[in-house]
Amino acid sequence: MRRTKKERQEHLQETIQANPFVTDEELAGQFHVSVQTIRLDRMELSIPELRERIKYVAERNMDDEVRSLPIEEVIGDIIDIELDKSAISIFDVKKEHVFTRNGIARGHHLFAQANSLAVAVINDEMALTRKADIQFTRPVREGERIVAKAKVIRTEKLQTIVKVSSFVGSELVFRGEFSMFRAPLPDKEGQDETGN
Amino acid sequence: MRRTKKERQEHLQETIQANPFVTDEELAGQFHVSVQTIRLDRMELSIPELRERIKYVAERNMDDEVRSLPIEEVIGDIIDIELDKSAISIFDVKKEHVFTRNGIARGHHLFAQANSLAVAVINDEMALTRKADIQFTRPVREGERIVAKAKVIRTEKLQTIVKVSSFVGSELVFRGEFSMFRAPLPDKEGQDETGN
DNA sequence: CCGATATTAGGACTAGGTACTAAAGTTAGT
DNA sequence: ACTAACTTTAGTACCTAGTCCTAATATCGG
Repeated sequence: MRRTKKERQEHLQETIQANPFVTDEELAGQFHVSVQTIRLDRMELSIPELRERIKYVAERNMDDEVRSLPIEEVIGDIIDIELDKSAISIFDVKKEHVFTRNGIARGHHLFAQANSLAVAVINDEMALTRKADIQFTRPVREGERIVAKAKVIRTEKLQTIVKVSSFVGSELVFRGEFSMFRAPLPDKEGQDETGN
Repeated sequence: MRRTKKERQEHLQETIQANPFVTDEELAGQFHVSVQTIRLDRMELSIPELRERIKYVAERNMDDEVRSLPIEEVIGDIIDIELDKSAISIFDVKKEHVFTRNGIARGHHLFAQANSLAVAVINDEMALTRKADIQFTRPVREGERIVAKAKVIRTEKLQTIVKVSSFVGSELVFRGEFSMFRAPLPDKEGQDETGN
């Protein structure tokens, strides 16, 4: 049996923190006091009622949802390109590209920039990534500008090897070797009669 | 003025989707119908009441909180996770994920799903991708659902190897081995003195 | 015009509260 | 031991955002 009011209130705070979905009635049961006592406690601790708590949690979630998805169509701006030879793009790391926890850019954005560039440099109707071997050599932070440089290493029948190096200033932050599948014309062997 | 019931219900669905925090009364005002009509509509469309909707959103958020890294930064929906062991996520390929040219999903989306999953599965404050070795084994098309399965292979001091395999149905479409750098967050002299 | 469908109105009830008053129970101080 | 202060419990009225149900109108198509 919990004894003092203070102890109970501390415990209450923790309990609600851990599980905001608990009703006063449930809490009253747990602490062997009346619901009124729980309510007084909540007031003294300025803990809002169940519905407000839930709403608060939900609202935080909604904020995040808005900025969760987008990897834009074109990742980075291509500033120079010589088809089947080389290409350069830049990409500015903004708030939406980094982990909120530590401000470090999420890897897939660096990958996306590099991969997009590898696709763009190929002078064919179709270019698909088959394989990639990549390394993140230094974390990139919000506000930094990444310059990606792609270089076509060699081309075989249906395959092209592209190397991409990304820099922030003079520092290498990412390096990747992409094996791209290329095809002159989309010979649609698959039916599209489904409409989509 | 909206005319048919059907139109109104479609609009209703979208409205609630966009903002789950709206009450029947507000909706009735917006659509120039009575609250009862809104309630009938909700029933026909099996849209739960405001509080249930909020709760649902909040619960999704709580699930996230349990994990070390916030889920909103994950590409795809995590449907199962066992920290430091394995995780599964799904990702539906939509129009915005494919090349308009050929309807094939852009590689970086598959990468993003897999990489996110590799990050999520790691039970530490910080997880960064250091290296990845990936293969795209089959093109993925619009409308297909990708199921990514991550498996933690081994953990060393500061490094964890995660293998991710992505499937459409039973077909392997992507495979990757991620070398993740992990670390407990650089200190945070947290002040939780919320006494006021 | 009739019948079906759609809309509106109203009442009874619910959960999970707030706000308030009032009565007890408990504890401390002298 | 006795009073004052604090703490807990009880009970009432009221609130929101609904559910569930019945019944009365409106509107539309054949």
